[in-house]
Amino acid sequence: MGVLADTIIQGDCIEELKKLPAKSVDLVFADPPYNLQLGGDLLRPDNSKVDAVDDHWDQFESFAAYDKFTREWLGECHRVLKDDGALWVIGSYHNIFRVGSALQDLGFWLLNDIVWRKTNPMPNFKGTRFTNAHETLIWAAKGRGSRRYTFNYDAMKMANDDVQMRSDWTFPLCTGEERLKDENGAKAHPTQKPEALLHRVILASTKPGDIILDPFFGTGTTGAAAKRLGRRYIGLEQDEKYVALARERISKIIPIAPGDLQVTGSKKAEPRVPFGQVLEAGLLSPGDALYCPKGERMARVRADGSLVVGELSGSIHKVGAMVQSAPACNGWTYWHFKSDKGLAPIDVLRAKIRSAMPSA
Amino acid sequence: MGVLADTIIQGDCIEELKKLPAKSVDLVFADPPYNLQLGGDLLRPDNSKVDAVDDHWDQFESFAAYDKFTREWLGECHRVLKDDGALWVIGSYHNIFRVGSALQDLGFWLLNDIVWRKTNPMPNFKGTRFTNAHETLIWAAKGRGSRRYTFNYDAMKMANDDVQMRSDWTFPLCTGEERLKDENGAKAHPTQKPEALLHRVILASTKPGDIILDPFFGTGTTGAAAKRLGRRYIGLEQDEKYVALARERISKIIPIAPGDLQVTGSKKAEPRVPFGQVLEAGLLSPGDALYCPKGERMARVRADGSLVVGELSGSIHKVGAMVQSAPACNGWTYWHFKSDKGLAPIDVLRAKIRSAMPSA
DNA sequence: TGTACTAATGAATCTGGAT
DNA sequence: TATCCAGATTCATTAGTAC
Repeated sequence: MGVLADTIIQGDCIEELKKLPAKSVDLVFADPPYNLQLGGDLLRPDNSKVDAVDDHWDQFESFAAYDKFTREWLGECHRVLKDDGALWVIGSYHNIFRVGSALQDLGFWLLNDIVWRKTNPMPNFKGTRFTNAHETLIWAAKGRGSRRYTFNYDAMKMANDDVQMRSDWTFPLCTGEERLKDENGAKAHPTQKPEALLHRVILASTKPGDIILDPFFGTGTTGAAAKRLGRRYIGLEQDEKYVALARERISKIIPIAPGDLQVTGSKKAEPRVPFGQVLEAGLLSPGDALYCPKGERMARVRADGSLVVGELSGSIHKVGAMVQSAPACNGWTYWHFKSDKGLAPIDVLRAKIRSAMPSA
Repeated sequence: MGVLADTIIQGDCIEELKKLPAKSVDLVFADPPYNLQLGGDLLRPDNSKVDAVDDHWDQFESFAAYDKFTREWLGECHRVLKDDGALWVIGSYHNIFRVGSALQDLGFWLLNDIVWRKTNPMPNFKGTRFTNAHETLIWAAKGRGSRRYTFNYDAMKMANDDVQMRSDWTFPLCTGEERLKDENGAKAHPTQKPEALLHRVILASTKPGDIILDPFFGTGTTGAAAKRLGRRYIGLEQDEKYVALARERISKIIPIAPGDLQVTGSKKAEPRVPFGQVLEAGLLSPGDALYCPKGERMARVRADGSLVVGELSGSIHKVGAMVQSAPACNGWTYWHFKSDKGLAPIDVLRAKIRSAMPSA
């Protein structure tokens, strides 16, 4: 094989990459610095301070400096990959466009971009943008000609209730028990990824026994998932504290018996449909009238999905409660629209939208 | 205004962009071609075919050509945008990384990347990759300093059942009735976007009357949504067949009545009421006592609208922050007065004054 | 032992108008 | 352009504490 596996190498990512033999690893998974360009402190509405990622390793002088760094480590990864190997990188809008362009320029062949939808992202506290609720992964083969990359299509389909796995994946953040803590009980690493994410990546794109290289190993999520799934790993990490934490963490992992690589089925909840989507879908229009069940009260719909009754305005639920002087109200069943057959609850419009939604 | 609106200009995108005056449009929405390495043939942006597609140099050359094209039209959009303007681009993994990098290099300031999750994507027929079930939009302000881009935060929150709108949006593809057909009943345009997507983009990031420029107008989805929502549009399109289709399509759109265009406004936009005005209106008197939410702390009101607590004095906000040792405080919600029904925030007094004000 | 409430927190490019 | 300051702003989840 020529390359030692199941090891963590402490040192500079690019220097250590250069020491690895060419065409020796099956998969690269990389979680590089995102080059966040943060302003000052950020306070929550309760005045508590957000614990920002302000580590020195995330600071770059310019896009040019970040690009140079990116092309260096990606270039070495290209060299180190077997011809039928592949690579994953995760990032956010701050860096993923630089990374994606670099991959294309270096001859990698993009297979998919994957969206990790976070179930519990941090909100946008100041109300200035959309909640940044996802990160992006890029999956790329070594080159255009390399059609022989590994993709366990059936395992993915099986894991997704027998329909093809899509390019949007939904996982919670890494919190609670899973999140490694330091001696003070604070998070040990600022950007630890959930093992479930790595589980899916590895299950999708490697075979048992494959060698997975992670050049930004951190506290070793890639190694933990690899060992659990019967794959081998090589981790590069600069910070000796993280190396020690990763070693201890991975030592406790008990690999799954080869026959037991079972995947938890995804629970289907009824997808939430905001009322605004009924307007966006054109099932109602701004200015349309809605009525209470008996038809005597009327409200008018606005373009953002709010209702107006006289001086009152707000969500379908809030306005429904107010006109009845009730503490609460289910607007979906209270408000009715005029159809051919008389008044019908707007809930039937929601049902229409749901019937067109993906099962995942 | 200096720029003609509600028009479609037939011609080359970049040439026609150059004719538009600087700082004249509020928003750009662009759906540029991503005919990059699709299928067997590799096409340059000018539709000339790249010969030796396996040749790495040619591959690079095609990226370079695409980048050049991208930077040209984006550069012109930057010039044409008002300083408080913003831009949206939609793309897939084939081109979005090139576009995102170009935006950053040209000085645009990225605000969000948005994922359009398709409810009904085309499956991956060969089972070789994940179902490509999303496209990516980038939302960017003209520059880092330009904080005054339009974001109708409250309207978005309202449209999403009173929780912040996230960066992942779910819409079906444009099919059925909405999809324009040619004389043979085939789809008239290969990549027609759903109007619901444009509805959300426009509602989120423009005001009524704003001018929206779409340099790749196609069959005019941007114009249709803009007209419906009481915004103005400028469309650039090379293909006269598309121009004709778009004109006919948009002519049939009935704009929403201006009164129905109003959406939930932000509190920031409400008229400022100095606390002293509450005293001038006689709703409180000098010497009255105000209390913190739980009632244990007390402050006294002075005739000029300042508060006094022991040795401390200052504005309602400053004193509120000081007594809590907090970095900041909204005095309107922190301080309470004694009413018949117990403690009530002084914000209700502000509301009384606002409701008596002329509706501007 | 359960239930109810409070506190903490996560890769975040996070205010804006007047002077 | 820099400074000042009014005042607007959060969702899902876990862990801990009180009753």
